[in-house]
Amino acid sequence: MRVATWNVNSIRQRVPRLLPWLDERRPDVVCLQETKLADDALTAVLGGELAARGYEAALNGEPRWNGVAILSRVGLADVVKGVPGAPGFPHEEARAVSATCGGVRVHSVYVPNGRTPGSPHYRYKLDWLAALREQVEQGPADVLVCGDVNIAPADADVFDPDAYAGQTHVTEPERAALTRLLSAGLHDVVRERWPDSRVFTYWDYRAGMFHKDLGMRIDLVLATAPVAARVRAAWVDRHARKGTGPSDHAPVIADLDTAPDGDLGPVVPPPSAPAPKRGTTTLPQSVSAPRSDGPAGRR
DNA sequence: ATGTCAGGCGCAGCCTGA
Repeated sequence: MRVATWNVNSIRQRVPRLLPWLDERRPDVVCLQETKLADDALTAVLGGELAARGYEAALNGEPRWNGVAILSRVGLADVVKGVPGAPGFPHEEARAVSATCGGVRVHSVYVPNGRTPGSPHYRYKLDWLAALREQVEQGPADVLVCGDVNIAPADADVFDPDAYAGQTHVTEPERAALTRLLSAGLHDVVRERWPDSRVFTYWDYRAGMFHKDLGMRIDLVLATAPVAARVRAAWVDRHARKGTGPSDHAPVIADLDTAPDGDLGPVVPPPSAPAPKRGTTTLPQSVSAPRSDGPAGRR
């Protein structure tokens, strides 16, 4: 199962980039942020194109700002808009949607920016993250939290820590709030796979920041342990940030092995359980041989 | 060095947000 997250910075503007990207990368589940469209408008713009590609969509949008979505072609059950108990500013904003896709509870989140440390919006950001943590703690064992967290987890996730000194995204309280979210049992699957690499997901449009690779890593794929154990690849699709009319964020992609209980396909015997040889009567101890047909494996 | 985008309003160019 291929899962991706992408802050598209207006889905209306990004249609010419999003559709070819879906066709090229063929993700099974896509978490989108900053769609900036009400749900009916998004359906009008993109509904047919998504359906033609086999995607169902869970939407939580609003007309001007914010807006999140989950696209899935491995099922989309129990859709919940927002994070229960999360604060608004002052009214609830369209910053989260969750659904069960292919046996995993998937959250697409757009964490508040925070604007300026100490501002009401900054307090809002911290409180919103606390509500998200509580939600994850109550959730099932198999969870993915994907999205734009608007926090660089560590100095290594910023091209130059000094460039952002005193600004949001790098302050200690924000990082502590993210650490508390992770302490709900979430793994940062890209950083765990690339512990020493320069990995960014966002580059400011201005001043050739992308060309100079002066960015930040603020878009994360976070997985609970059973899901993290299935990760076979996790990477940033920098190609999608290049060329004409890109978002200022690149997608993050994670490939998962089939779940051990076979939610998405046939059960494959583990290597430690060799197939019984024809003509023998050897059976696993826990399996009882049928009595009426004689020894198993013989015809 | 405040450099680029996007939405809204409303039809030019300013305001807000990131």
